[in-house]
Amino acid sequence: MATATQAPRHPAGLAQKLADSGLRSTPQRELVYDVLLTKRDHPTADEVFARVKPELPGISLATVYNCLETLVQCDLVRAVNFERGPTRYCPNLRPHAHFHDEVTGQTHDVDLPETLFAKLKSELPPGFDANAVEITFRGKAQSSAN
Amino acid sequence: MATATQAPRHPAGLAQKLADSGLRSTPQRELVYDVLLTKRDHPTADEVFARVKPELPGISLATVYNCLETLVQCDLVRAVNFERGPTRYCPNLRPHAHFHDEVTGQTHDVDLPETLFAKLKSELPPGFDANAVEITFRGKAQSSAN
DNA sequence: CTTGCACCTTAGAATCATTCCAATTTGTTG
DNA sequence: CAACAAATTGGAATGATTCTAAGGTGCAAG
Ligand SMILES: [Mn+2]
Ligand SMILES: [Mn+2]
Ligand SMILES: [Zn+2]
Ligand SMILES: [Zn+2]
Repeated sequence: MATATQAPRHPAGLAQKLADSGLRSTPQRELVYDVLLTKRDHPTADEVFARVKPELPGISLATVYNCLETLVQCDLVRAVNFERGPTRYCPNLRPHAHFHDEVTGQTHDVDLPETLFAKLKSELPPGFDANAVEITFRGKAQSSAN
Repeated sequence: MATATQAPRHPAGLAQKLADSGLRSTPQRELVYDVLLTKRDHPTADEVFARVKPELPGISLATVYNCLETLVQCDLVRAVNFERGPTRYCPNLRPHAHFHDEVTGQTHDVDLPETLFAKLKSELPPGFDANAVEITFRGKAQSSAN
């Protein structure tokens, strides 16, 4: 056995998806994506920057914004915006809702049955054709996990 | 018959709700609220400012922000935030969802059965207690109304 | 009535997140 | 290697919102 540098958490999907869009896989893009997969707490660009900096001290905030934008473009990550304030990033691609804990400020993923999303779309009045639905809950969560 | 100045669209609810919070009813607050009720297209603070200026030339943008904040505090208006960008304001207090037309950029209110909101909350895993749910659709709407 | 205040409004400065720019750096191709 | 395109970088520029300090306003005592 040889090359076992650090084990990337992204099974090559990244390089592939990037290539599909005619983009290159770079250390910055890999690290940013890796950071999102490692701690899925919906960090802001600044937070991603802070987590990435130690690994790649030369990286700039502008690049973090660029990488995040690229990942969103490639459908590897979703940008999340409830309540004015910095955009947050989510690598969970399953259809899911977000629960915003008003006490801790934390954002949790909540899986919902796909049928519910379908049901919601079916409730739209005629003439409205939705290709996406976003659901955000606000409230308090029992301090069980995360 | 006498006083028929311009017919306020807000049946006194405003002055009352403000008073309930120990706040005063002012020309600025009344106008801002009136503007929101008159054209319910989810305007931004800047847009509200533009609509209010002709009626009250001396009003400042800061005051518009202040008034909007006050109305939100009093539960007379809701602040809406999908997609990073200026906050929008909605005077529709019924539980409803928002449909964001990706072509025109317009935001439409979509009434949904209250039972659906309940159903959504009931789908939350144990430990999560939501006091609000926000639903946003994205897609294309037939250019029928608005 | 006057004064005392608490509440409000206002203009402009300050913040904060994000975008833009121009100058390198890197990677790939011929 | 040379040429060129793609990517990164630091700093300037933007845009929305918030903050500050300095007046107004209107009612409650005296
Ligand atoms: Mn951010
Ligand atoms: Mn605004
Ligand atoms: Zn998520
Ligand atoms: Zn609305």
